[in-house]
Amino acid sequence: MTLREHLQTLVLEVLNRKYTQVKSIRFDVSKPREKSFGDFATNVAMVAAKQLRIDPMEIAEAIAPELRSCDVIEDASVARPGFINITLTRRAYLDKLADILSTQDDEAYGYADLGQGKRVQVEFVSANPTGPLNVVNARAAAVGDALVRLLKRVGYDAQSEFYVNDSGTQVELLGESLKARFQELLGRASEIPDGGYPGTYLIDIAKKVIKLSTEADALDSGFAIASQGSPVDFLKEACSKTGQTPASIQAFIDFIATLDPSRMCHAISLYICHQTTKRAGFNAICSQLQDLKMLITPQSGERRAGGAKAADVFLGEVYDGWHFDFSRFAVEEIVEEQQRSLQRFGKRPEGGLRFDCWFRESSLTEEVDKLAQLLISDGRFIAQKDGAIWLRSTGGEESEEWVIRRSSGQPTYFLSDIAYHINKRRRGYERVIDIWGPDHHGHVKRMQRAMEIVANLLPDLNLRPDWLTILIAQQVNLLKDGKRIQMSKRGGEYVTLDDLIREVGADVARFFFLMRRCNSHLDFDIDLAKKTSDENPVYYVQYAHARICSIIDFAKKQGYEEVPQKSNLELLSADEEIDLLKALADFEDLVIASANALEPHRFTSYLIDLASKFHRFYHNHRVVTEDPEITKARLCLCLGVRTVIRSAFSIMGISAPESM
RNA sequence: GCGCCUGUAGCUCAGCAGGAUAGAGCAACGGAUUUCUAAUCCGUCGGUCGGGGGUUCGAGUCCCUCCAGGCGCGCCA
Repeated sequence: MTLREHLQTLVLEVLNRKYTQVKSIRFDVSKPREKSFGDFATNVAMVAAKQLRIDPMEIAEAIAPELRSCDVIEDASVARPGFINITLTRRAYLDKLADILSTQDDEAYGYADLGQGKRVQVEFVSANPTGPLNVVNARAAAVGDALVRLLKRVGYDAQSEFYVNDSGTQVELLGESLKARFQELLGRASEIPDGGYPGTYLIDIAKKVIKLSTEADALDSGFAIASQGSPVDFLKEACSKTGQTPASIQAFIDFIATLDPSRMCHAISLYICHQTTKRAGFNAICSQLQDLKMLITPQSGERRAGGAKAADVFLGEVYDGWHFDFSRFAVEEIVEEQQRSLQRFGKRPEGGLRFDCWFRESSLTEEVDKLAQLLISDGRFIAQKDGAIWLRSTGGEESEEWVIRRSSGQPTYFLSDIAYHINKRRRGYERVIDIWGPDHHGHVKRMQRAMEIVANLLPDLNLRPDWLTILIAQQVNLLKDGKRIQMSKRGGEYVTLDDLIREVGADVARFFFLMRRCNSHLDFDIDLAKKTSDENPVYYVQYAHARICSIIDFAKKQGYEEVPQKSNLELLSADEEIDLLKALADFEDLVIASANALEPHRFTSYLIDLASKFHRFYHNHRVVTEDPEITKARLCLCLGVRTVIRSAFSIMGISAPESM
């Protein structure tokens, strides 16, 4: 139990004892701004005064003496207009330190069972698979990852998810753009389509396609020689070497068998080529055979042109209907690149920021159709107009409508987003938190409305009104030399997550993103972030940690144990020591409060404050002294600070270096 | 025009389901270390919490209104 919770129960007990008529009551036990008022203050008397119709001062005067007799409380005094100020005994804080020291795993300290194992999902970043991650994505990544870690810390079964918008117009345009880059590399005339993606990163991906086609040509001829008989037999034989033939491969073999023999080699070699660039070994190839259907779209009746190059096949110029799926290839490449970037953005020893699930929009098509049919047959929440289908909100005088199916019959993004959230619920999440970018903030309301409608439409989902929480990760302005860096997605020029990590490092970037509430606009001063000086709060905190490690090292060399046994903590009595003890005791409350508010940014100011208190302590007192008892006690204090810093950093996904 | 976010010290921001005399960091100026990490510490300067009204014992915090800045408003995603 945290100190605050403990006091809360004590106060409530006393109140109920003194005033039995008090029913349920919500009061605060908080830290007063003014230090001289004491450690905690409660407004219980003023809140109860309303219910009881008694002067709050009178209530406070009645409660205070009772509180004074509790063993953790040193003093409880009354102040106008009815506050009770509480000072705790030093013992209470020393016990808390002992508590901290007894935790086995520093990175797990501060655990609270708020969530009771409830399944919660945090979906964040969810950048379109059309280019590298940018700085807003980076911000969402920092906040979302911290949120997941925080929720786990308070007992939720929290999962992270990245939604990949891998269908629709933009993905087609992406494919067109890649195709244009490919043609460009072949030395042919080409043009990036309107609304396409002119970023240079597609050139690199196009080079991979070139490589694929070159390898396919090589394989193709070799393959044709190796399989004097039927390529299908060859494939079967190859598969049999792996032991068994899974259904997906059987399906593929069946599919290949339907092709004109002249196309088989081509198809298989293109496929193998594609797979080997992605994964090593034949087993992996076999397990992924099904993908070929998406890579190469067959149509019957054509004959292979003599001496056709794979590049021509890719472009659909040889067999009508056969072509390389530029869209899908681009999406997969970009998604992998995004995964690599995120990995670099993670905490070093843990091997990066990994999402528990990468969910593809394209996997939802059936559910989207079903949802549309259900809405239509139900009829209560839709309107048909101009040949399109609109979702209509039930709320109030102002009815709102949003298109969910275009007159072309195509579902809109909104509809699949609704289906997506239904899918999340069906996967058993009891709560879902979405972190969206600034460009989506206009859609928060309609999504919430849609959820109300879904709750009505599908009562079996048992959707509670607060099931979905949407947070907005606001815009990020990058500053360099005091000036704003202009970013243009249209021109394909913008600062990426990778740039950011390269410039300032993952720890610094994360800390800066977590310094502010996620819904406030953020000025990111790159020059400041790069400075390895006292202007940079990240190093300030990390330095405190490194200092402690260094002290402990030194103490060990003097013959002290890492965790001193039988130390007399009572010796900690200097102002700086007491300040530190109190700050340490706040941590558990901070974890709970920031988890409840979904505000991981609170840790940054706490850490800066804790580090500051530690540095002051360090400056005024030696830890390792001639007196072994004082030394042991102070070592314990240092260890407590180290544990809390490590714990906080682990929630933030920032590393705690042992030396700097 | 409609909607969302933001407005707190010269700058960047905290201010934790309204609580007491509004806090940090940076910048500016002045000091401290024969010591376990000077990436440190101490001090000074700095505020009509965008303006106005309301709710109440009490408002930076809640409500209304106005002003300023940013963003979003397609049968795009």
